Amino acid sequence: MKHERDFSNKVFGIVKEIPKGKVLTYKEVAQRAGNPRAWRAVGNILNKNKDPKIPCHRIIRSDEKVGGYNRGQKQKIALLKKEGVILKNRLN
DNA sequence: CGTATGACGTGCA
DNA sequence: GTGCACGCCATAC
Repeated sequence: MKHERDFSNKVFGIVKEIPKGKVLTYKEVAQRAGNPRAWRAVGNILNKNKDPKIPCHRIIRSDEKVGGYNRGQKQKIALLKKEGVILKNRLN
């Protein structure tokens, strides 16, 4: 079989399935991807693979912090805020 | 192939 | 409650 990069591939699929108004933590995504210890890689993959088809802005930290975003943390906060997601970094 | 990085997490002071 | 340091995995160079 080819090197399908199961991890990144799975991560993208999971993130794409995230419904509006719902957010997952990096750790949650990593666990669903099959590697609960790879939350580090999750952020890394999304960072280098900024795909507009992927609502990566719905991925937040376990501390309920907004985390980061390729287009700017501010943009990420705005999107989540519009979806009704509470962020610890920013009060709604 | 080996080293360094990074959108993190948890522990401890 | 806040801040600092270490550990962790996958990817990029």
